[in-house]
Amino acid sequence: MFLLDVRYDPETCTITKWIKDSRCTPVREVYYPRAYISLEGKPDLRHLITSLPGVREVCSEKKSTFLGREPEEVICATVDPGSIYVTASMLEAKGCGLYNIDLDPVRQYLLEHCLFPVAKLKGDDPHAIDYEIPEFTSMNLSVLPAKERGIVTFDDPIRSIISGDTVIEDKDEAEMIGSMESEIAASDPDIILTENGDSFDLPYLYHRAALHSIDLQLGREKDVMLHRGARSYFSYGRILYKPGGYLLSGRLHLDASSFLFREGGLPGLVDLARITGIPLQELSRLSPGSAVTALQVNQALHDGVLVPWKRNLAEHWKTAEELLIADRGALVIEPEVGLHENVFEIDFASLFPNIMVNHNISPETVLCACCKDSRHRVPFTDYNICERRIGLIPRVIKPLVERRMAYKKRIAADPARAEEYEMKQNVLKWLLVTSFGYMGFNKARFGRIECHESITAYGREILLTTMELAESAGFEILHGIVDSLWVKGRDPEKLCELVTRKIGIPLELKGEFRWIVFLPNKSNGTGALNRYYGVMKNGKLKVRGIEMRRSDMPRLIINLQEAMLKRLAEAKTASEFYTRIPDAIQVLRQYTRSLLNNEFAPADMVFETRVSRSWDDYRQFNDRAAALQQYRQEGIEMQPGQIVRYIITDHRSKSYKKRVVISELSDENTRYDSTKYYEYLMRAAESILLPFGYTAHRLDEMMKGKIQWNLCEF
DNA sequence: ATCACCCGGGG
DNA sequence: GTGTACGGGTGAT
Repeated sequence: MFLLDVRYDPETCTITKWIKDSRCTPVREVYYPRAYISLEGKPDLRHLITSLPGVREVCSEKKSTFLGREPEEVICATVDPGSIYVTASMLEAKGCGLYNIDLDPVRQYLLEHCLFPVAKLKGDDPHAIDYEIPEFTSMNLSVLPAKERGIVTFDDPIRSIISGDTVIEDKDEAEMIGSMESEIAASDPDIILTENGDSFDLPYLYHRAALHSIDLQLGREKDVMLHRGARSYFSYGRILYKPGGYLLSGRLHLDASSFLFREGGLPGLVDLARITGIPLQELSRLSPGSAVTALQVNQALHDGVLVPWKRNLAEHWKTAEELLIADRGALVIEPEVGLHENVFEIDFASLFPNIMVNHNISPETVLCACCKDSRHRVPFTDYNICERRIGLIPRVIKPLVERRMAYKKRIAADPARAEEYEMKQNVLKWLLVTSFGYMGFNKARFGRIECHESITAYGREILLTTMELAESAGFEILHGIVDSLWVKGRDPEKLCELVTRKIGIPLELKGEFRWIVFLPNKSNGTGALNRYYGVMKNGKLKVRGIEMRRSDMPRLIINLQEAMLKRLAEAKTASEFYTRIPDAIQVLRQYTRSLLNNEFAPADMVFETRVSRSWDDYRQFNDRAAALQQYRQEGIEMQPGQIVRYIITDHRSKSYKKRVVISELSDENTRYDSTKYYEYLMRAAESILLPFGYTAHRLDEMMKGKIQWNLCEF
């Protein structure tokens, strides 16, 4: 017996717990979330609160209103979620402090009742590492529209529906939908698994059903609801598009294309749902950053710390200019361009999370008021760090690091379940990675820019120390960045041991390269920080930064670089490497010939890129703008963050119809712009061979037979 | 020359 | 409702 899902209906103020036993049944309960109000020395307001809309019960409690602050008397009110924002705004206008206003009622309920998603209802602990993942029954669902070519829209009727092992087709559309519904009702799965179900299959199905006046039900109860509307948002320095989520009642719709599902699968999601308290359907649609925030909020609530309404407006956010100065010391060792033999790569494991834990970095501990003379000072900045208490962030991160390590150990120790543990540790890795960036994010609940700075400062100091240790152990340092070093020398394991002992964070030997090529910056020839390729001792290629690593590049370019590198990778030594260069150039020659003979399939020529704005917001007319206008012509309004696919047909054309063809409209007769693709081929080859004297220009001349082999030297 | 615009990371 | 800042490349103006 376990808790499959929990939902809250703000209209009726009802919690619904879906409990899976031999059957899956809803258990309902009326629940009002709690809000907290600090009067800030205006006791006369107390009576007012009881009379405000939606307020039910009022009492006093002792809570901390800010991280690191002593508990004080505040007012706790249970409030109708329907009127909470109105009430909160009124009190805010009167100068009150408002807390726990926008917490998810489901999470509040679960925390108050010591429950969590996927819990066994008796004797289960959310922090347990060894627990049983229940046997979910699952069904795959996908819908195919009847359209051979061109852009699919919701106006195209359904061709077929695949639900589980059944293919429903060759029937009237309404009948197909009906068959699917009975199929789902009969097998009664706990999970409906789709690929892109949020962005296509489910909205499409509901739309088609509505046309036949069918009130579609995919859940175990009516009430299918939209999790959130589709939206574009800014993340990771770029605009991303997120379709609205389609959530079901009593049944979990999981979209396998969502980030957390891809990275962790069902085991990773279940693990995360248990520790964050976020139900699976919502959780699968969140970013790792949101999951980290959830853990921080849980910890705060557990500690009796209230969560301020609205975002964290810390006293002092640095201007862009100040930030630049603080970051100026970022430690990077410019790589030595060219070919190197027998190189070791050594990396710190989870450097930033370990720094946060080891150095107690948290918004309330960095520059705390209570330990101005603390012995703990942040390098390069002289910020003091609290000596009296361990901060919220380390208390959240430490168990995460330990949990991940425990899973990593089990991968080796328990091969039968290795895959499951791998997925769990992988999700946790993402939480740890984002926990750092979140510190510098000015909308983070518990972020603070000084924490961000402190972490990078410690990082710099650690890498510097490591370099000194390496150099005094006789190593030559070829390249270094953030948490990694590339070195030449003897006995790297011993070095790792030494550094691990001195620093207290594991330094690991990541790999040994037979040879590695650090690539130059194409514009100024200096070492580029993250462009290299090399072959490890086990024969595996490692490539970073060049075209083949980019998701927007056509298959053609990726194939070319893969083929060229495959030739080079046959070399076991540096001197063998040089003899393979002509082979690599021969590959380029073949590609060039095929290209000019129009032998490549349109599918190999497609650029795939995420647009940052809508068609009329582009200030420059480029390939993306042309593609967007073409989509629009076809009746599709692409939103910022959505992905467009196009083939370049006439790069110099000013006409959006001539310049590119969006891939949905391309066919075997599409004529690509061979001049432009030729240019891309030369440049991609240049990316690989530039350190050896082959520029795109020179390669071009070689292809055209203007230069003979013996003239090309380096 | 300068600005616009897109991508990466880890495994 | 939730990652920054930056390096790198290419293309438009």
